[in-house]
Amino acid sequence: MPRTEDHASELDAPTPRERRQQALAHARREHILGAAREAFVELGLEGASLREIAKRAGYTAGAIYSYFPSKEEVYATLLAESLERLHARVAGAGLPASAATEATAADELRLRAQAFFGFYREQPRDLDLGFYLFHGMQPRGLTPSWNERLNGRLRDAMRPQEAALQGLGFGAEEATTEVTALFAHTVGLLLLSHTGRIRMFGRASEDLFVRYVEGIIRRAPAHPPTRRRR
Amino acid sequence: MPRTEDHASELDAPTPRERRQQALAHARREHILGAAREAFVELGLEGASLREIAKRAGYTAGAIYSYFPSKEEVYATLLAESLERLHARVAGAGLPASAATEATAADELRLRAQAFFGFYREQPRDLDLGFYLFHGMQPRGLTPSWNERLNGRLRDAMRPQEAALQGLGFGAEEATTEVTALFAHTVGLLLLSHTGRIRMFGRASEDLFVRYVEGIIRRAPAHPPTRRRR
Amino acid sequence: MPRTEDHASELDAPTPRERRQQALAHARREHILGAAREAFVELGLEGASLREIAKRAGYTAGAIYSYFPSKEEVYATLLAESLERLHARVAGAGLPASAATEATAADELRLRAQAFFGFYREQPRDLDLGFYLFHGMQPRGLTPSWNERLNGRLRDAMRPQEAALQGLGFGAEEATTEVTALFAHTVGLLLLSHTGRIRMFGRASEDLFVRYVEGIIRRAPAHPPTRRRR
Amino acid sequence: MPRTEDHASELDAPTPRERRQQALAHARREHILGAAREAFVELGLEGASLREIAKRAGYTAGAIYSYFPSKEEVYATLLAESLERLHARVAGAGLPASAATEATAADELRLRAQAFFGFYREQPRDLDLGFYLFHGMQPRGLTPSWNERLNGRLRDAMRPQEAALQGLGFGAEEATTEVTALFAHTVGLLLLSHTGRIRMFGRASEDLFVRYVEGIIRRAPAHPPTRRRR
DNA sequence: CATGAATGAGAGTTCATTCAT
DNA sequence: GATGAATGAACTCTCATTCAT
Repeated sequence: MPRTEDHASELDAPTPRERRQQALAHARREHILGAAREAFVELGLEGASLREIAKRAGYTAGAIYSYFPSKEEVYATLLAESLERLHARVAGAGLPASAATEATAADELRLRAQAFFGFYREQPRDLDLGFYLFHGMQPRGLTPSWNERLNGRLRDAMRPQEAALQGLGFGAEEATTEVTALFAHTVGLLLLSHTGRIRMFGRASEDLFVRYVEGIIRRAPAHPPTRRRR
Repeated sequence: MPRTEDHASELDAPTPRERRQQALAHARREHILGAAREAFVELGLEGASLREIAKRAGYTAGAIYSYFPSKEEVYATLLAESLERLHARVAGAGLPASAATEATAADELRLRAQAFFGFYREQPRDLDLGFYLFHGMQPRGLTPSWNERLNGRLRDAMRPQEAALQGLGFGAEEATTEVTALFAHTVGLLLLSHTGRIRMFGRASEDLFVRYVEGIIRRAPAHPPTRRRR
Repeated sequence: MPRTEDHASELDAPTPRERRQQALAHARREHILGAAREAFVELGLEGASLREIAKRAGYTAGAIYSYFPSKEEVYATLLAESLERLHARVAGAGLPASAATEATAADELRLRAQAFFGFYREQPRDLDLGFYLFHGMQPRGLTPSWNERLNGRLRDAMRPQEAALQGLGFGAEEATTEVTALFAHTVGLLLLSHTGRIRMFGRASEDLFVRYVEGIIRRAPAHPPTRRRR
Repeated sequence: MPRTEDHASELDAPTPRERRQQALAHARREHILGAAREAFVELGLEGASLREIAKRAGYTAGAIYSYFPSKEEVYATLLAESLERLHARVAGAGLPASAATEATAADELRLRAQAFFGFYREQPRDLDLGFYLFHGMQPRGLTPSWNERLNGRLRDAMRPQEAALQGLGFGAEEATTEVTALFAHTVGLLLLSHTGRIRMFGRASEDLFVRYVEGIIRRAPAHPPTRRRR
């Protein structure tokens, strides 16, 4: 009965007051996510306890549960957000829609693949989160629905590359095979680079990445006029 | 400081009694490592507590500390051992030393690379250990000297492939670049496969691996005359 | 201290406005109690958290504190109400006031005692509340004045039976003794029944209860001529 | 391999050393149980946390888990022990096995029933524990096997009374009915007495108990020569 | 009057590690 | 060398309660 007829029901458009509160709540949630990201990156999978996250966010442990139902949800949300950003970056990396020749198909692939690679090269924190998805998440909680959703987001981030491969003349099946290999190569290089193990070999991951992509283009059925981009 | 014959110093040659004791101690250490491996394989990285390891070894938890200074050291030792086995497998995978033609250089690469890839495909727990080295170990204990030693073992396991690449006509620098890329590709595929994410793409890691290796051979300066081995 | 007409003190007669507000406040209190009863019935003593109660009442947890100073008070109020209902049921269970013979005295006892027993048999959650009073409440809050009040309500619910016993010819002292024993027997049977332990013996609590009441009637100084009711 | 042939295997009789250690471990377990009993009685069902128990026993919380696998097990053990003592007391309360007349059957019942009643009158802590069985245990953990075992122990403690009732001429079925009623009456009186509610009526539980038992004897098919025990 | 944010204490449980014996 | 006891810190999560708005 707290609601009288003077006030709008919950189905109505939100009042300014409600909107302000929602915005604040959202900001606090984001703040917590930021702290969680920090904690996670600095302390790793197991070191980032709820208490640690809370402390960094300036909260007590219990307060987190007003924003997330469990620790797993914090991580899942973090990861989903990261993949969203990845996807946005790859999606926004294409050529202008004007002309589409064979040469541009090659550039398409270059741009998209670089966007993916660059995203993680530049933001190693997101790579850590990504590996959490790849590696650590299976045994623990994380409902199958979350898993599916996250997988989907990741797959989406590879679709532009797949399209570019078809633009280069690869058949549908071949393009999928090629994009899978590209994904594996990218992940492998990122891992080597991020953990510093690549130093064992004295090579730079960026160079190897470019080399791999150019190799694909060279192998493409419709090989573009030889002038590789400088 | 009086020195009686009963208490030999560490600098002396070991007495038979000491040697026997050392041998026994070593055997017990191995026994514990076996139990740890077992526990680790069955329960994974997080499930394999010191208590669990001790129980499987027929000891109490405290006893482990007579052989290893910490749990981390148990893992590190396990990992070193794993890399040793990897190295042995790759080293033993070559062709008989009799004839060395161009064709055999290609087979050399195939066999060595497959040995590496197969080792981890067949023993996923060793891959977990490997990722523990690559990824999770940084913040925790594990002294730099351990790190260096483990890195060295891993590098060694790639040398036979590097030699095979030179056998295929790659120059020294090129061979190193190529082996680094091969390593990244292998790791990426193993990761994709081990975590089941490769299912997103509907491809098999083995096929992609073969495809990648054949691609190297095709690109080799001294491309072998004979068609690809069946 | 100046007293303006705008701020009536609590000692004044309530204005119509105040009366309306009090009535509303009382209604809201009742609403909360209803939600608490519901929560308690569905989830039991420990499952019914303040949050749960508040949610069912359409409030947030904090709002409850406008109506009750603590969770204990909610329970105590619930219990007082339960005893009120118990009392009402027993009080309303008598024969019509027209004729009063010996036979009717027996039926009086039967009806009243059954009313008491039936109340708790049918509403096991009220029994839980009762045990909360009897057993668990001592250490916690619940002031002595509450205790006294609740005791009084319970005692009242036994008075009609006591009167019936006197109607059966028991002296005042004897009637009190008998009603105490009846109370104990009833409580014992309810406990056995409610917890399912009576299954150990393979008997039904209702049968035993009837048996006990009939035993009293048979022992009554003025034993009724008519045979036991079927 | 820690065992050499010189030493006895685990299947052999325990060495003095082992026996001493077992005895000490048992003593510590008992010590913890004592602390638990105390905590439980003073703080009630919910107040007696593991930490509280540990503190009273002079331990840290974790140490308890060397002796009991869970908190529920502590309580279950406590309860089992209590019922064991109850059973022992009732079992040992009979007449000497020499002569068995009708009169002795009545005394048998008196002694056994009193033993049961007295056990709980004198040790209210055990009554609390008993109510825990009766009341609080259902919803929570406590495996069915524990439940069964505890129920069995309780049932056993009533069997001597049941036998005495048969000795008084009650048929098997009647004796079970009668013993169930006796159990309920006893429990009801103990509850009234323990919680002090019996004061409401101004009666003493002992008197009421004797009264009830004598009532049974008077109703017995083979009623003994009227001389009730003083 | 009611909300929503936050606290802080506490729950049971696990575990690597230490140490006297 | 090994045991068994114990520590102590950490874990996630729950809840009654407070209070500014």
